[in-house]
Amino acid sequence: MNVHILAATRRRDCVRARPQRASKADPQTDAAIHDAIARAVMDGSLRAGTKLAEHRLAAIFGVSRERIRKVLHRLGAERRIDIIPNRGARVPQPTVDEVRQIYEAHRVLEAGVLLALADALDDAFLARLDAHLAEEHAAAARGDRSASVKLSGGFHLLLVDAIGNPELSRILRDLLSRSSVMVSVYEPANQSICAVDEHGAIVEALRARDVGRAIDLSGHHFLHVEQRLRLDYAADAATDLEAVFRPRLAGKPARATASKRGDRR
Amino acid sequence: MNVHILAATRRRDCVRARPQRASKADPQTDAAIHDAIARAVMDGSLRAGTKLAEHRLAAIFGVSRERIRKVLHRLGAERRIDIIPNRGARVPQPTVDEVRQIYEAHRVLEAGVLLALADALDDAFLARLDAHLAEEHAAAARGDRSASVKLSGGFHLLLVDAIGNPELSRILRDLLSRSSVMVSVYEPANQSICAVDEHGAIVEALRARDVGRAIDLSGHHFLHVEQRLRLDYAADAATDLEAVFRPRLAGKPARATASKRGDRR
DNA sequence: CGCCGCCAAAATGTGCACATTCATGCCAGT
DNA sequence: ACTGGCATGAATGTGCACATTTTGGCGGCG
Repeated sequence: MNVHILAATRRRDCVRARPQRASKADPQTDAAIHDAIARAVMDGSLRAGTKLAEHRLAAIFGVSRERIRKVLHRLGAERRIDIIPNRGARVPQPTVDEVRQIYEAHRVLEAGVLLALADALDDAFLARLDAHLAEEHAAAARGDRSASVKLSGGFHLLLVDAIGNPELSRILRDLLSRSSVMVSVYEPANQSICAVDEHGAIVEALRARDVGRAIDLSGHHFLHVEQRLRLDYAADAATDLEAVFRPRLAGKPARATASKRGDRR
Repeated sequence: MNVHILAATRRRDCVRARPQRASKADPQTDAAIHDAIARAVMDGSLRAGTKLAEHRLAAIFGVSRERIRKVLHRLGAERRIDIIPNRGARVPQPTVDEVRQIYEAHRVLEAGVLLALADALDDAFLARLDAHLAEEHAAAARGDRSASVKLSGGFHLLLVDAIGNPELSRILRDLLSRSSVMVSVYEPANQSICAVDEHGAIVEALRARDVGRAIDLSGHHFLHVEQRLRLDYAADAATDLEAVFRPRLAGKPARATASKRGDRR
């Protein structure tokens, strides 16, 4: 376990930390640190399960430990990292089931959004959707996975933003940002997270003012993602076996093999 | 302004603080303090705009200031109180528009919930809804407003919990708890926040497996609430005028009269 | 007479040092 | 040789003291 933690930590140091920038006397505002860590967690630069030690981060960012502490606790309150009392913070290691719940939640709520969207539909908005689809296509065409993931999320944000309710936008934005974490864990690298065509079909349904179909399509869209997650999980179970038994060798024996990730919170 | 704050603060002291309990050597766990403040904010014991001074709360709860500080920042992250850097924490003073947004969000999202609920509908669940309606009726009959508000929120929680997605439940629970704050500010005391009959109509639609009607009813239900809020606002505008000009007398001139509450965040 | 700028008090923010808790490795006992 | 308890060390949690910012009041100046 020692080895595992050290390896992961060292990886973090070189992937995200940019210590030289941090050690410049730049005061590094709270928000900047918050965003840096949140982004690193979300885009997968930090491996799931990585420990986020306070003094180490403090050294990396060149600020006091209390500062990091505050940020870490805030991230914990936002459910972006896991904090265990007296045991510190870790990059969350979502269960397949948790991931599924996030996607299901998104699916359920987006149905409501689409229903409400019926009133806000106008040509200008449809044109914006078309433009977005074009961008998605372009990114997919040149194989830019990072852009694809981002744009793919942006599509759903575009939908909810059209309602013009900041509160609503914030809720779905949170949901989306949390599901982004999981993409990096469970999604195979060669698949785009949302099929562009499925987005296109939703737009067509909206253009035809057929909200019912749009909802159906959106639902199936999310179900596809969920389903693919489960398949992927089964596919690389062999690889995962190693992760299953690693904790048992070093730490206290895990409570049960089957619940290896289920008893975190 | 001084007078206003002092009055509000004094009121807080006697309404919620229970200083004698706090000064008992009871260590008062973080969660307990968090809940105490959150509840006080939510149920209206604390007047909107009341300042939550750290050292004062520390004295009241009999803990160190840092403890309060942590809790306050957490409450701020949860959007349950407003925190302005270097200016401390205050009980939020929601704009009518913000309240409307919360209700609109709830309305939009609950439509999705009802759609998803179609799959989870069984007789046991309908029976539970009936039982809940009976409770609501009972509370309304004996004029127990506090119980009514609580049960009324519980109805919507019952709906979302039926889907069995904890993540979804958490999101709507948050939304509901935030709208509870506003009830105390804008709702007249003699009206129940959710008409029991409207809840009953939704249940009937569900029983008939007519999800479309249930969504319609739910939508109108929330629209009623929103509408009533606006009427109430217009009704006591005279009282509010005083609040409009008070900040200008004491503090820096407000940026604009119309945005008196809109520029808080 | 009114306005601008300064001063002091109070409240928040921050860093430091100490207390507490948890994990790991060692040693003794069976 | 293995299990159990114990000690040590590292990491987190907490309180205290100081720095910074804001606010309300006051005096001088235009």
